[in-house]
Amino acid sequence: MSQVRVRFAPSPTGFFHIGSARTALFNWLYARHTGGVFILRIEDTDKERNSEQFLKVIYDSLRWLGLNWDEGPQVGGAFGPYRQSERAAVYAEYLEKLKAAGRTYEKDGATWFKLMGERYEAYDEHRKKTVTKVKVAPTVIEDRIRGRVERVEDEDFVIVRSDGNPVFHFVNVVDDIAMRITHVIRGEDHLSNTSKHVELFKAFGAPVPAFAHIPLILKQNGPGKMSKRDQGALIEEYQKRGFLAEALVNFLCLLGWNPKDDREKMAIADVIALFDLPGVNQSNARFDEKKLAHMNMVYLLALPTERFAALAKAYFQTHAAGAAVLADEAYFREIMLLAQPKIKGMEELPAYTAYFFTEDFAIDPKVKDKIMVKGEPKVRLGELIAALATMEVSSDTAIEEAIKALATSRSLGFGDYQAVARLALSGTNAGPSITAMIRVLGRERATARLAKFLAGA
RNA sequence: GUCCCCAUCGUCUAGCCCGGUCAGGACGUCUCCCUUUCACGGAGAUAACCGGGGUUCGAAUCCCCGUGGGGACACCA
Repeated sequence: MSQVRVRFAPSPTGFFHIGSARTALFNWLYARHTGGVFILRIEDTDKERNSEQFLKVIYDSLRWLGLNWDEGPQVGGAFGPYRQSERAAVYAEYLEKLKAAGRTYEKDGATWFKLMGERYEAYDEHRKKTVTKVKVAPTVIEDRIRGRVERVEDEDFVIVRSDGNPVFHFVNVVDDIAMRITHVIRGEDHLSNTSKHVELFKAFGAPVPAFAHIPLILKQNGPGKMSKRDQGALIEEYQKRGFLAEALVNFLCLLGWNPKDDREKMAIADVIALFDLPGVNQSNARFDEKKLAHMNMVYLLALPTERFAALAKAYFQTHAAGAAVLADEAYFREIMLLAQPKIKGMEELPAYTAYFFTEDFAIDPKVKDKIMVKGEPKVRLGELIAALATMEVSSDTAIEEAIKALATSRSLGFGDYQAVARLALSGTNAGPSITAMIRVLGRERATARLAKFLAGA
């Protein structure tokens, strides 16, 4: 069989959303699995609604996700141009073929595609008007995911608007023919358009590609499919929020497809090896941000520390707080290493590490109330300050030994110092070990924080 | 309204095609363990075959009908 050629054909009329990303991903996976060609085609025939800004978002998002295209804008290819707005000549040529075959007619200034069959009038309940229908045999769609689907396509439809611009159904099919597309993998919302498309392929005398309609992603709360306005719908959003692209891609792979065993975290190469169209689910899937967050954490934990530090740096740079935090690179790196095993996502980073970068951090009043009533926290603090003056602070173990020795000398445990020291050092009750905090903060700053807290308590 | 698609824990899903499993995994939630806080991790608990009819010795699995969910019905894509 000849080489597989698939295309992702977004239209730049809004931000790039998660359903589109998954459609792109499944096309890409299928191309990579079969050694085929993944084509990016921009469907920008609606001049009113398209924008260059959205086009850039599509390119950026695909690149971020790692979905490189073999043919398309910016990379070229033998079947270009790949933006429909630049393909007017191709459409004119194909329109002539259809006209020559007697499959078109003009009405109200527009060009219509003519179905073959006996015509009759019928009242349409939905559109509240009488329409002309055609007696036709059902169109058969052989879908690689759903099997055989039959649908009656019994009304002529517009292929070129009265303003001269060709419409989606027409250009979509023409380009699929011209670009030698072998498999059309797209959302299920297109399934009922497919009968129109099949009739067009047949009218052109062109081979009908294989279709594969993938299920839709439903919004996590409330009815309906996920739309661009829904929370968590935009790819760009995840990028901004510091999600790992690998994690998002892995999550998306599992929304509607699975390896048939218990694996969830999978290298993309393994997904490529296993991915196939019949393995795609037929039912819609509800988007679950908690599962995505978990996947992101799993990837974050597995990240080499240097890569994590680099990503953390990039995150701070794009989120205002930047300059002050990044002033001392080595210091910043130390803190990121402490934070990596503790956080679920990059978004938690600024709040989680804030007290390392300022002496002006807030003391959580609730935590304070809890800690200051147990034992003799002030006495413990005084002892710790004294011990800090002479203890070795170059390593976590040295600090731990010193505090343990102090505790033993008072017949106490490490824990008797831990909570109050943490509160004084960070203002909270959650975070890295206090030994690491003291080491990174250094003797002077640690001592100063303990003393300041003691004075205020 | 018409047409099309779909239906297993709250969610993502395995199992269905080729009927016989305590209906498996993961997220979430809860409990316990680990522990120097918080996380991570470990152990456990929770929870599902939409309903009704068939077919069959036997149905989550095959068939039909309901119901429910989703999608499409533009000179948008």
